[in-house]
Amino acid sequence: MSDDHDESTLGRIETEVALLMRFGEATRRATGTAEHRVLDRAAYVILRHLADAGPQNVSALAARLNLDGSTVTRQVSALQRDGLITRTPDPSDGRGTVISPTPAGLQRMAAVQAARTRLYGDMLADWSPEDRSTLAALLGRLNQALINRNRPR
Amino acid sequence: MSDDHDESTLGRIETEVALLMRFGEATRRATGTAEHRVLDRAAYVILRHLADAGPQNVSALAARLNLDGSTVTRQVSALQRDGLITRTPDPSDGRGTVISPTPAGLQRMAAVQAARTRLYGDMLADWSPEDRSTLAALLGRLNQALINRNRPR
DNA sequence: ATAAGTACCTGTACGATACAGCTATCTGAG
DNA sequence: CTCAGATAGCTGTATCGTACAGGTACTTAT
Repeated sequence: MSDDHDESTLGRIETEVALLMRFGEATRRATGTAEHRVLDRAAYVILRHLADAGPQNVSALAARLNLDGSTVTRQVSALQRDGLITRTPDPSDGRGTVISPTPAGLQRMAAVQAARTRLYGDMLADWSPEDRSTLAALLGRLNQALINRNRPR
Repeated sequence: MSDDHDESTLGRIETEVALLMRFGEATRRATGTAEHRVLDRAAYVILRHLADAGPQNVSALAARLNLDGSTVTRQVSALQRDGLITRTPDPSDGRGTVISPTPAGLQRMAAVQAARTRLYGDMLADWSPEDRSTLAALLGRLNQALINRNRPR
Protein backbone atom coordinates (compact mmCIF):
# COMPACT_ATOMS: atom_id res chain seq x y z
CA MET A 1 0.00 0.00 0.00
CA SER A 2 3.04 2.17 0.27
CA ASP A 3 3.26 2.29 -3.48
CA ASP A 4 0.07 2.46 -5.42
CA HIS A 5 1.86 2.23 -8.70
CA ASP A 6 3.41 -1.07 -7.80
CA GLU A 7 0.18 -2.39 -6.40
CA SER A 8 -1.46 -1.86 -9.72
CA THR A 9 1.47 -3.51 -11.43
CA LEU A 10 0.83 -6.63 -9.40
CA GLY A 11 -2.79 -6.42 -10.38
CA ARG A 12 -1.82 -6.22 -14.00
CA ILE A 13 0.45 -9.19 -13.67
CA GLU A 14 -2.35 -11.13 -12.04
CA THR A 15 -4.71 -10.17 -14.82
CA GLU A 16 -2.30 -10.98 -17.58
CA VAL A 17 -1.40 -14.35 -16.17
CA ALA A 18 -5.07 -15.23 -15.82
CA LEU A 19 -5.65 -14.12 -19.38
CA LEU A 20 -2.68 -16.05 -20.63
CA MET A 21 -3.95 -19.19 -19.00
CA ARG A 22 -7.37 -18.79 -20.51
CA PHE A 23 -6.03 -18.22 -23.97
CA GLY A 24 -3.41 -20.85 -23.66
CA GLU A 25 -6.02 -23.37 -22.78
CA ALA A 26 -8.35 -22.29 -25.52
CA THR A 27 -5.50 -22.50 -27.98
CA ARG A 28 -4.49 -25.93 -26.80
CA ARG A 29 -8.07 -27.06 -27.11
CA ALA A 30 -8.45 -25.67 -30.56
CA THR A 31 -5.16 -26.83 -32.01
CA GLY A 32 -5.10 -30.03 -30.03
CA THR A 33 -8.47 -31.20 -31.22
CA ALA A 34 -7.65 -30.25 -34.74
CA GLU A 35 -5.14 -32.86 -35.76
CA HIS A 36 -2.23 -33.63 -33.51
CA ARG A 37 -4.70 -34.81 -30.99
CA VAL A 38 -2.24 -37.21 -29.49
CA LEU A 39 -0.30 -34.89 -27.29
CA ASP A 40 -2.53 -33.46 -24.64
CA ARG A 41 -1.02 -31.07 -22.21
CA ALA A 42 0.29 -33.51 -19.65
CA ALA A 43 1.55 -35.95 -22.25
CA TYR A 44 3.53 -33.22 -23.85
CA VAL A 45 5.15 -32.07 -20.63
CA ILE A 46 5.91 -35.63 -19.69
CA LEU A 47 7.66 -36.30 -22.95
CA ARG A 48 9.49 -33.04 -22.73
CA HIS A 49 10.69 -33.79 -19.29
CA LEU A 50 11.81 -37.24 -20.30
CA ALA A 51 13.68 -35.81 -23.24
CA ASP A 52 15.24 -33.21 -21.02
CA ALA A 53 16.04 -35.11 -17.90
CA GLY A 54 16.26 -38.65 -19.18
CA PRO A 55 14.33 -41.81 -18.32
CA GLN A 56 12.91 -41.88 -14.83
CA ASN A 57 10.31 -43.28 -12.50
CA VAL A 58 6.67 -42.42 -12.37
CA SER A 59 7.05 -40.82 -8.97
CA ALA A 60 9.91 -38.65 -10.09
CA LEU A 61 7.78 -37.44 -12.96
CA ALA A 62 4.83 -36.84 -10.68
CA ALA A 63 6.89 -34.87 -8.23
CA ARG A 64 8.50 -32.82 -10.93
CA LEU A 65 5.31 -32.05 -12.77
CA ASN A 66 3.26 -31.42 -9.68
CA LEU A 67 0.86 -34.19 -10.52
CA ASP A 68 -0.57 -37.04 -8.57
CA GLY A 69 1.12 -40.35 -9.15
CA SER A 70 -2.09 -41.89 -10.40
CA THR A 71 -2.44 -39.20 -12.99
CA VAL A 72 1.02 -39.82 -14.28
CA THR A 73 0.39 -43.55 -14.27
CA ARG A 74 -2.57 -43.08 -16.56
CA GLN A 75 -0.87 -40.58 -18.80
CA VAL A 76 2.05 -42.91 -19.09
CA SER A 77 -0.24 -45.79 -19.91
CA ALA A 78 -1.76 -43.77 -22.71
CA LEU A 79 1.67 -42.82 -23.97
CA GLN A 80 2.72 -46.45 -23.88
CA ARG A 81 -0.39 -47.51 -25.75
CA ASP A 82 0.54 -45.00 -28.41
CA GLY A 83 4.11 -46.24 -28.52
CA LEU A 84 5.59 -42.99 -27.33
CA ILE A 85 7.25 -44.30 -24.20
CA THR A 86 8.34 -47.65 -22.84
CA ARG A 87 8.16 -49.01 -19.34
CA THR A 88 11.02 -51.10 -18.03
CA PRO A 89 11.49 -52.45 -14.53
CA ASP A 90 13.84 -50.36 -12.50
CA PRO A 91 16.92 -52.55 -12.05
CA SER A 92 17.79 -50.84 -8.81
CA ASP A 93 14.32 -50.98 -7.27
CA GLY A 94 11.88 -53.76 -7.87
CA ARG A 95 8.94 -51.52 -7.14
CA GLY A 96 9.90 -48.91 -9.67
CA THR A 97 9.26 -48.62 -13.37
CA VAL A 98 11.52 -46.57 -15.53
CA ILE A 99 9.78 -44.57 -18.20
CA SER A 100 11.79 -43.89 -21.33
CA PRO A 101 10.73 -42.00 -24.39
CA THR A 102 10.73 -43.97 -27.61
CA PRO A 103 12.18 -42.46 -30.78
CA ALA A 104 8.61 -42.02 -31.97
CA GLY A 105 7.79 -40.23 -28.75
CA LEU A 106 10.72 -37.93 -29.03
CA GLN A 107 9.88 -37.19 -32.59
CA ARG A 108 6.26 -36.47 -31.80
CA MET A 109 7.28 -34.23 -28.95
CA ALA A 110 9.77 -32.40 -31.11
CA ALA A 111 7.15 -31.87 -33.77
CA VAL A 112 4.71 -30.35 -31.33
CA GLN A 113 7.45 -28.30 -29.78
CA ALA A 114 8.51 -27.02 -33.17
CA ALA A 115 4.94 -26.15 -34.06
CA ARG A 116 4.55 -24.24 -30.84
CA THR A 117 7.84 -22.49 -31.27
CA ARG A 118 6.81 -21.54 -34.77
CA LEU A 119 3.56 -20.22 -33.40
CA TYR A 120 5.41 -18.03 -30.96
CA GLY A 121 7.73 -16.92 -33.71
CA ASP A 122 4.70 -15.88 -35.69
CA MET A 123 3.06 -14.07 -32.86
CA LEU A 124 6.19 -12.33 -31.75
CA ALA A 125 7.31 -11.54 -35.25
CA ASP A 126 7.42 -7.84 -34.62
CA TRP A 127 9.15 -8.06 -31.26
CA SER A 128 12.72 -7.03 -30.88
CA PRO A 129 15.17 -9.76 -29.91
CA GLU A 130 15.76 -7.90 -26.67
CA ASP A 131 12.09 -7.95 -25.76
CA ARG A 132 11.87 -11.61 -26.56
CA SER A 133 14.76 -12.56 -24.42
CA THR A 134 13.58 -10.29 -21.65
CA LEU A 135 10.22 -12.02 -21.73
CA ALA A 136 11.87 -15.41 -21.64
CA ALA A 137 14.03 -14.40 -18.72
CA LEU A 138 11.23 -12.83 -16.72
CA LEU A 139 8.93 -15.78 -17.31
CA GLY A 140 11.72 -18.00 -16.13
CA ARG A 141 12.08 -16.00 -12.98
CA LEU A 142 8.34 -15.98 -12.46
CA ASN A 143 8.22 -19.73 -12.72
CA GLN A 144 11.11 -20.06 -10.38
CA ALA A 145 9.26 -17.88 -7.91
CA LEU A 146 6.19 -20.06 -8.32
CA ILE A 147 8.20 -23.19 -7.74
CA ASN A 148 9.84 -21.74 -4.69
CA ARG A 149 6.52 -20.78 -3.27
CA ASN A 150 4.81 -24.09 -3.96
CA ARG A 151 7.61 -26.27 -2.71
CA PRO A 152 9.40 -25.03 0.28
CA ARG A 153 8.62 -28.49 1.60
CA MET B 1 17.60 -20.59 -38.53
CA SER B 2 19.29 -17.39 -39.38
CA ASP B 3 19.70 -16.67 -35.72
CA ASP B 4 20.22 -19.58 -33.46
CA HIS B 5 20.14 -17.41 -30.41
CA ASP B 6 16.71 -16.12 -31.15
CA GLU B 7 15.45 -19.56 -32.05
CA SER B 8 16.38 -20.79 -28.64
CA THR B 9 14.74 -17.76 -27.10
CA LEU B 10 11.47 -18.77 -28.68
CA GLY B 11 11.99 -22.25 -27.34
CA ARG B 12 12.53 -20.85 -23.91
CA ILE B 13 9.41 -18.75 -24.13
CA GLU B 14 7.47 -21.78 -25.22
CA THR B 15 8.87 -23.77 -22.33
CA GLU B 16 8.19 -21.12 -19.78
CA VAL B 17 4.65 -20.54 -20.88
CA ALA B 18 3.95 -24.26 -20.73
CA LEU B 19 5.45 -24.39 -17.27
CA LEU B 20 3.54 -21.37 -16.16
CA MET B 21 0.29 -22.95 -17.21
CA ARG B 22 1.10 -26.13 -15.34
CA PHE B 23 2.03 -24.31 -12.19
CA GLY B 24 -0.75 -21.85 -12.47
CA GLU B 25 -3.24 -24.66 -12.62
CA ALA B 26 -1.63 -26.49 -9.74
CA THR B 27 -1.71 -23.31 -7.72
CA ARG B 28 -5.31 -22.65 -8.54
CA ARG B 29 -6.17 -26.19 -7.58
CA ALA B 30 -4.28 -25.96 -4.32
CA THR B 31 -5.46 -22.56 -3.20
CA GLY B 32 -8.93 -23.02 -4.62
CA THR B 33 -9.55 -26.27 -2.80
CA ALA B 34 -8.16 -24.87 0.38
CA GLU B 35 -10.93 -22.58 1.43
CA HIS B 36 -12.44 -20.23 -1.10
CA ARG B 37 -13.49 -23.24 -3.03
CA VAL B 38 -16.26 -21.39 -4.71
CA LEU B 39 -14.35 -19.57 -7.34
CA ASP B 40 -13.01 -21.98 -9.86
CA ARG B 41 -11.23 -20.61 -12.80
CA ALA B 42 -14.16 -19.93 -15.07
CA ALA B 43 -16.32 -18.55 -12.27
CA TYR B 44 -13.61 -16.12 -11.41
CA VAL B 45 -13.21 -14.87 -14.93
CA ILE B 46 -16.93 -14.62 -15.34
CA LEU B 47 -17.26 -12.49 -12.25
CA ARG B 48 -14.30 -10.41 -13.26
CA HIS B 49 -15.75 -9.81 -16.63
CA LEU B 50 -19.11 -8.90 -15.17
CA ALA B 51 -17.45 -6.50 -12.79
CA ASP B 52 -15.46 -5.03 -15.62
CA ALA B 53 -17.97 -4.89 -18.39
CA GLY B 54 -21.26 -4.84 -16.57
CA PRO B 55 -24.26 -7.19 -16.62
CA GLN B 56 -24.72 -9.07 -19.82
CA ASN B 57 -26.16 -12.12 -21.53
CA VAL B 58 -24.90 -15.63 -21.36
CA SER B 59 -23.94 -15.61 -25.01
CA ALA B 60 -22.00 -12.40 -24.68
CA LEU B 61 -20.06 -13.93 -21.83
CA ALA B 62 -19.47 -17.12 -23.77
CA ALA B 63 -18.20 -15.25 -26.79
CA ARG B 64 -15.99 -13.06 -24.74
CA LEU B 65 -14.52 -15.83 -22.67
CA ASN B 66 -14.08 -18.24 -25.51
CA LEU B 67 -16.35 -20.77 -23.90
CA ASP B 68 -19.27 -22.79 -25.08
CA GLY B 69 -22.65 -21.38 -24.17
CA SER B 70 -23.56 -24.48 -22.25
CA THR B 71 -20.45 -24.16 -20.16
CA VAL B 72 -21.31 -20.63 -19.24
CA THR B 73 -24.89 -21.64 -18.50
CA ARG B 74 -23.68 -24.16 -15.97
CA GLN B 75 -21.10 -21.93 -14.44
CA VAL B 76 -23.69 -19.23 -14.13
CA SER B 77 -26.10 -21.67 -12.52
CA ALA B 78 -23.49 -22.55 -9.95
CA LEU B 79 -22.79 -18.90 -9.33
CA GLN B 80 -26.48 -18.25 -8.93
CA ARG B 81 -26.85 -21.15 -6.52
CA ASP B 82 -24.08 -19.58 -4.48
CA GLY B 83 -25.70 -16.19 -4.62
CA LEU B 84 -22.89 -14.58 -6.52
CA ILE B 85 -24.87 -13.54 -9.56
CA THR B 86 -28.51 -12.99 -10.42
CA ARG B 87 -30.39 -13.83 -13.56
CA THR B 88 -32.99 -11.42 -14.80
CA PRO B 89 -34.96 -11.64 -18.03
CA ASP B 90 -33.54 -9.41 -20.69
CA PRO B 91 -36.17 -6.68 -21.11
CA SER B 92 -35.17 -6.13 -24.69
CA ASP B 93 -35.09 -9.78 -25.72
CA GLY B 94 -37.41 -12.38 -24.29
CA ARG B 95 -34.95 -15.15 -25.03
CA GLY B 96 -32.12 -13.56 -23.20
CA THR B 97 -31.09 -13.59 -19.58
CA VAL B 98 -29.03 -10.83 -18.14
CA ILE B 99 -26.40 -11.95 -15.68
CA SER B 100 -25.51 -9.44 -13.00
CA PRO B 101 -23.02 -9.85 -10.22
CA THR B 102 -24.44 -9.56 -6.72
CA PRO B 103 -22.62 -7.54 -4.08
CA ALA B 104 -21.56 -10.84 -2.55
CA GLY B 105 -20.23 -11.95 -5.93
CA LEU B 106 -18.28 -8.79 -6.41
CA GLN B 107 -16.90 -9.06 -2.95
CA ARG B 108 -15.89 -12.67 -3.41
CA MET B 109 -14.26 -11.86 -6.69
CA ALA B 110 -12.41 -8.94 -5.18
CA ALA B 111 -11.24 -11.12 -2.33
CA VAL B 112 -9.85 -13.74 -4.68
CA GLN B 113 -8.30 -11.07 -6.81
CA ALA B 114 -6.70 -9.49 -3.79
CA ALA B 115 -5.44 -12.85 -2.59
CA ARG B 116 -3.89 -13.54 -5.94
CA THR B 117 -2.36 -10.14 -6.13
CA ARG B 118 -0.95 -10.64 -2.67
CA LEU B 119 0.43 -13.96 -3.77
CA TYR B 120 2.22 -12.31 -6.63
CA GLY B 121 3.45 -9.64 -4.31
CA ASP B 122 4.90 -12.35 -2.12
CA MET B 123 6.50 -14.24 -4.91
CA LEU B 124 7.91 -11.19 -6.55
CA ALA B 125 8.99 -9.64 -3.31
CA ASP B 126 12.60 -9.44 -4.36
CA TRP B 127 11.94 -8.11 -7.84
CA SER B 128 12.72 -4.58 -8.72
CA PRO B 129 9.75 -2.38 -9.61
CA GLU B 130 11.20 -2.08 -13.10
CA ASP B 131 11.26 -5.82 -13.60
CA ARG B 132 7.72 -6.11 -12.36
CA SER B 133 6.36 -3.54 -14.67
CA THR B 134 8.39 -4.93 -17.53
CA LEU B 135 6.88 -8.33 -16.88
CA ALA B 136 3.40 -6.87 -16.77
CA ALA B 137 3.98 -5.01 -20.00
CA LEU B 138 5.48 -7.93 -21.85
CA LEU B 139 2.74 -10.29 -20.68
CA GLY B 140 0.25 -7.75 -21.91
CA ARG B 141 1.88 -7.67 -25.29
CA LEU B 142 2.07 -11.44 -25.39
CA ASN B 143 -1.64 -11.71 -24.68
CA GLN B 144 -2.38 -9.12 -27.29
CA ALA B 145 -0.38 -11.15 -29.75
CA LEU B 146 -2.33 -14.24 -28.76
CA ILE B 147 -5.60 -12.46 -29.17
CA ASN B 148 -4.61 -11.12 -32.54
CA ARG B 149 -3.65 -14.54 -33.70
CA ASN B 150 -6.73 -16.30 -32.40
CA ARG B 151 -9.21 -13.78 -33.64
CA PRO B 152 -8.46 -12.29 -36.94
CA ARG B 153 -12.03 -13.34 -37.74
C1' DA C 1 -47.92 -15.34 -40.54
C1' DT C 2 -44.61 -18.27 -41.09
C1' DA C 3 -39.73 -19.69 -41.81
C1' DA C 4 -35.32 -19.03 -40.33
C1' DG C 5 -32.37 -17.66 -36.79
C1' DT C 6 -31.02 -17.02 -31.90
C1' DA C 7 -30.66 -17.61 -26.69
C1' DC C 8 -30.63 -20.52 -23.38
C1' DC C 9 -31.04 -24.94 -21.17
C1' DT C 10 -30.42 -30.04 -20.65
C1' DG C 11 -28.60 -34.64 -21.76
C1' DT C 12 -24.60 -36.83 -22.49
C1' DA C 13 -19.77 -37.63 -23.09
C1' DC C 14 -14.90 -36.99 -22.41
C1' DG C 15 -10.50 -35.75 -20.52
C1' DA C 16 -7.59 -34.48 -16.72
C1' DT C 17 -7.10 -34.77 -12.32
C1' DA C 18 -7.24 -36.20 -7.21
C1' DC C 19 -7.83 -39.30 -3.28
C1' DA C 20 -8.24 -43.80 -1.22
C1' DG C 21 -7.05 -48.36 -1.14
C1' DC C 22 -4.42 -52.37 -2.94
C1' DT C 23 -0.13 -55.21 -3.83
C1' DA C 24 4.66 -55.78 -4.33
C1' DT C 25 8.87 -54.43 -2.84
C1' DC C 26 12.36 -52.12 -0.08
C1' DT C 27 14.65 -50.60 4.36
C1' DG C 28 15.98 -50.42 8.94
C1' DA C 29 15.70 -51.87 13.92
C1' DG C 30 15.85 -55.61 16.81
C1' DC D 1 17.20 -62.81 9.68
C1' DT D 2 12.66 -61.10 10.48
C1' DC D 3 9.16 -58.22 10.43
C1' DA D 4 7.08 -53.49 10.79
C1' DG D 5 6.77 -49.49 8.41
C1' DA D 6 7.67 -46.81 4.22
C1' DT D 7 7.46 -46.42 -0.78
C1' DA D 8 6.26 -47.30 -5.99
C1' DG D 9 2.97 -48.07 -8.83
C1' DC D 10 -1.67 -49.44 -10.21
C1' DT D 11 -6.82 -49.39 -10.05
C1' DG D 12 -11.45 -47.85 -8.51
C1' DT D 13 -14.10 -44.02 -7.99
C1' DA D 14 -15.34 -39.19 -7.89
C1' DT D 15 -15.17 -34.43 -9.40
C1' DC D 16 -14.71 -30.61 -12.38
C1' DG D 17 -14.54 -28.10 -16.58
C1' DT D 18 -15.65 -28.41 -20.94
C1' DA D 19 -17.86 -29.54 -25.59
C1' DC D 20 -21.42 -31.06 -28.81
C1' DA D 21 -26.15 -32.26 -29.95
C1' DG D 22 -30.74 -31.57 -29.36
C1' DG D 23 -34.93 -29.20 -27.45
C1' DT D 24 -37.90 -25.08 -26.42
C1' DA D 25 -39.10 -20.46 -26.36
C1' DC D 26 -38.66 -16.24 -28.48
C1' DT D 27 -37.29 -12.89 -32.35
C1' DT D 28 -36.70 -11.18 -37.02
C1' DA D 29 -37.35 -10.88 -41.78
C1' DT D 30 -40.07 -11.61 -45.55
